[in-house]
Amino acid sequence: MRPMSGAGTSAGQRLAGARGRIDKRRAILDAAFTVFAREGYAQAGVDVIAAEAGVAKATVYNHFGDKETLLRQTFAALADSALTQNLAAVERLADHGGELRAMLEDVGFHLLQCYCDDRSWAMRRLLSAEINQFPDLLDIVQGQVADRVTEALADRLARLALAGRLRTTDPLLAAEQFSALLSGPVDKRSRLGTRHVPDTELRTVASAAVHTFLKAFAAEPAEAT
Amino acid sequence: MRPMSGAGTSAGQRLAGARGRIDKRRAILDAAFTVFAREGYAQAGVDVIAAEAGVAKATVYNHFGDKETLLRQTFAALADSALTQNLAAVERLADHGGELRAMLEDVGFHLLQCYCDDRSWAMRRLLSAEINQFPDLLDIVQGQVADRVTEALADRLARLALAGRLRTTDPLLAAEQFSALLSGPVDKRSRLGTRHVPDTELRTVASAAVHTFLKAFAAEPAEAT
Amino acid sequence: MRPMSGAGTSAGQRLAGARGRIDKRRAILDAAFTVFAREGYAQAGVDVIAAEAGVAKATVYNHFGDKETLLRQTFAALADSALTQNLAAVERLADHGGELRAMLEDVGFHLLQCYCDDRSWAMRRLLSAEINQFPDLLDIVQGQVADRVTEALADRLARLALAGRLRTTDPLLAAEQFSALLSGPVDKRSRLGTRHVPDTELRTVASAAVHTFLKAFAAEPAEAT
Amino acid sequence: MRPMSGAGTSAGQRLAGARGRIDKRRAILDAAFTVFAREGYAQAGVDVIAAEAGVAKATVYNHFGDKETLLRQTFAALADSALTQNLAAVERLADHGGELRAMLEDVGFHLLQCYCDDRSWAMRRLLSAEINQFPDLLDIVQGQVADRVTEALADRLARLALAGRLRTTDPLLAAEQFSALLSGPVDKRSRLGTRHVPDTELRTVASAAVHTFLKAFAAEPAEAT
DNA sequence: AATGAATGAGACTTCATTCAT
DNA sequence: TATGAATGAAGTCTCATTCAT
Repeated sequence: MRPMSGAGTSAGQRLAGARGRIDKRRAILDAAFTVFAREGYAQAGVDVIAAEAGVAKATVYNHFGDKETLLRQTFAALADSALTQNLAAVERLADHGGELRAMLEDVGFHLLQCYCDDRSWAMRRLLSAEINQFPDLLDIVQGQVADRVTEALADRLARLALAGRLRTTDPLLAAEQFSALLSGPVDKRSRLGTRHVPDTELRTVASAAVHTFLKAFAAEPAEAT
Repeated sequence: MRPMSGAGTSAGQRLAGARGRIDKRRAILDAAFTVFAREGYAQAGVDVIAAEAGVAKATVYNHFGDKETLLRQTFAALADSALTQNLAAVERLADHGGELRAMLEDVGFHLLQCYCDDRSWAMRRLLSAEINQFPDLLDIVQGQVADRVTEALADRLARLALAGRLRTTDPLLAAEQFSALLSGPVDKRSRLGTRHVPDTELRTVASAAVHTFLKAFAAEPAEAT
Repeated sequence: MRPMSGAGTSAGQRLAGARGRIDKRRAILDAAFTVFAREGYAQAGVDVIAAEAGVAKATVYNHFGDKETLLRQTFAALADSALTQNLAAVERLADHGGELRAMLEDVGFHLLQCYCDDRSWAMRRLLSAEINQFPDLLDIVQGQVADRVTEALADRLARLALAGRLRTTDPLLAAEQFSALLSGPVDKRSRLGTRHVPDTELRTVASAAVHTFLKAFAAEPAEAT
Repeated sequence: MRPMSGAGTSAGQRLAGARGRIDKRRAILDAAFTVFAREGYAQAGVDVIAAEAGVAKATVYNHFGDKETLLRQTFAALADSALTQNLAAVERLADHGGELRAMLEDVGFHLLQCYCDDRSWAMRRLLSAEINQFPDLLDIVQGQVADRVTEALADRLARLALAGRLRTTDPLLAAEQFSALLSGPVDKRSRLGTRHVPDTELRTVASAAVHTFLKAFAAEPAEAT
């Protein structure tokens, strides 16, 4: 999980001025997540984070003030990126006339990929771990990400229902149950994110989820078979 | 802090001589869970646990050797009690001729009660938090409890299928999806166990889960309405 | 300023029980004063104090909780011993018929010895240094020591006045001025306690002070010559 | 924070080009004294001083090199201003035929005002605090200020003695005792400069000091009454 | 068996100082 | 010249663990 992969860096190295600061900030955030995820908040040493980021310990404090703030900013950054990925997955669900089942399986698969991403698991574990000491983290994660994704999913399901391809009067419930049918079974298989679940297995789970989902919500029996 | 059931201790309880020792051990385990749950493993001080248990810090070490062992023993005791409660809930699912939907809703509701129990949430959060440092805890919780409960549920569903009341060829998948439809929606509602979910809400969730479940798995269309 | 000199220690070493704790407490207090006096409160490291006391750093915290408390307790202990010494000096001023001038010079000399004691200077410097951060220290030093000594001196002067050997209606003022005439001149000579003032010099100062004092307060011109 | 007098700067003030630089230097010195006086040398952060002066931390280092130098320069500037004020007070003691007692009380009062000035107390406290680490500060304060003031006072007393208005063969001793009778009693009353002593109280102290002083040193009994 | 006292290692955080712009 | 950013060293305090009683 080394920071600053890709193209942006080399350019930044040359524009030394303000870029250096930004780059260091990113490096620290990335390192912080790596270490928090690996060792837990309380156990994670700021020394270690600084070393992983390649800066001095005091630099971490110059940027973030204290360890708590660092944790919160780490979550904020994570939530940002997670939201983007999940919404992209949901947006695959558009009624462009294709086969409903295949489309749902595709969306389900991509949502599961988001869900099973290492960073995704790590974030959820960290959230679980620290929710007592930092209840506001839940608002970042659930309010800023999970709820919005569910809402977006409900929107798409509602449009499918309007188009007569699904039958439900409560698209939010449908979205929740769709999510549950996807994530529930992988929870056990992935051992809380400890074991990598291969894509083929994700497709199987998505397929089973869609199978059950369509039995319950398909507009026409033909599609539920 | 309810005492934990289990056969091994009752014998000890009767030996008056060892009584004090056993009591202290129990007190320490209870206190450990309370403090671990409240503050997290790394943050929890052995002083605090000892104080909560009403013993001296050194006594904790006399009994458990070190903090890691104390954590593991705490989990073992918890898992014991959780398994008992969950199995009791599953066993309500017996084909004594009653209405299928009502029976499933009853089981679902009681499973959700187990799932939403404060100690249950605390245990799962603690497990999430420490799975990197103590991977073996997962075996205790998932292997000794979750899997067994799912298996027991699958057993009961299989018997209902054999009796012609459900239609499925993969009772384990059905059990998993039933569980997912139950727990998924409450996950969001309970804010990772931070918010108490009232029984009426649990019944609503159970009912919605059973509704979808029966649409997918009911043997006769009549039962799925 | 090594702690625990003298006879009390060897006995304490053998009565291991509660004496060990007490001895360590004293050792820490002594070391704390040494280091505070040498380096100032803010600059003094608790490590250094612990090392000087021959205990582990954590032991200092076990006994005193934090550095502030350690400072206050140090002052309290110092004030105690300073009070005792000063009162002993004042008590030399008793009307047992001896020559008045000689007696006053004797008291003045012994008061100056207290005043010029290394620890005495160090305490006053430390007090000056920290009065902004710890205003309550002044109450310990001034209220518990200085004021009481002045009062005791005023008492003795009052008795001399009653006996017709001094002439004053305000013994407290007389006491204050007597003290001022003693300490004022040595202040400059001792360079804030940095330079040792030899006893002969103290006697000279005391003599000059008494000379002026008697000119102002002697009952009979004969005694003021 | 009153500006400090002194000849060296006025030249710089007129060179418009260097004006900003000089102003900043002055601002830093003023800020340094404020902060040193409030928090003590060790505790005072260079950040805080810089902020109080309205400059960047590095600017402080550009001007003064390091914190020690800053402290010394601060003392030098202070001593300058203190010397001026004290000498002005002493110069009020001139034999222009007025009543001796009134004149001494006037001088005593003005000396006490210097002595009780906030900055004066702060400087003495700071000196006490740091004399171990910076023994040379004493030379600045005692050598450059206190001794000179005492000498000047001794000079004036000597002239009064020559004029037959006082009786003493050791004017330096008389000056010291005069100072002692003034400052001694206010020391206690001002709580090391922590409490403001009102002018009326200063006049009372001056009056009592002069009363005693004249009893001891008045040339004619008439003036000592 | 239970405890009070002691400790060494390590945690977070601050701060005087320097460097490049 | 003035500054924002970075840092190494150090400081206060905590904690899991051990030892003697």
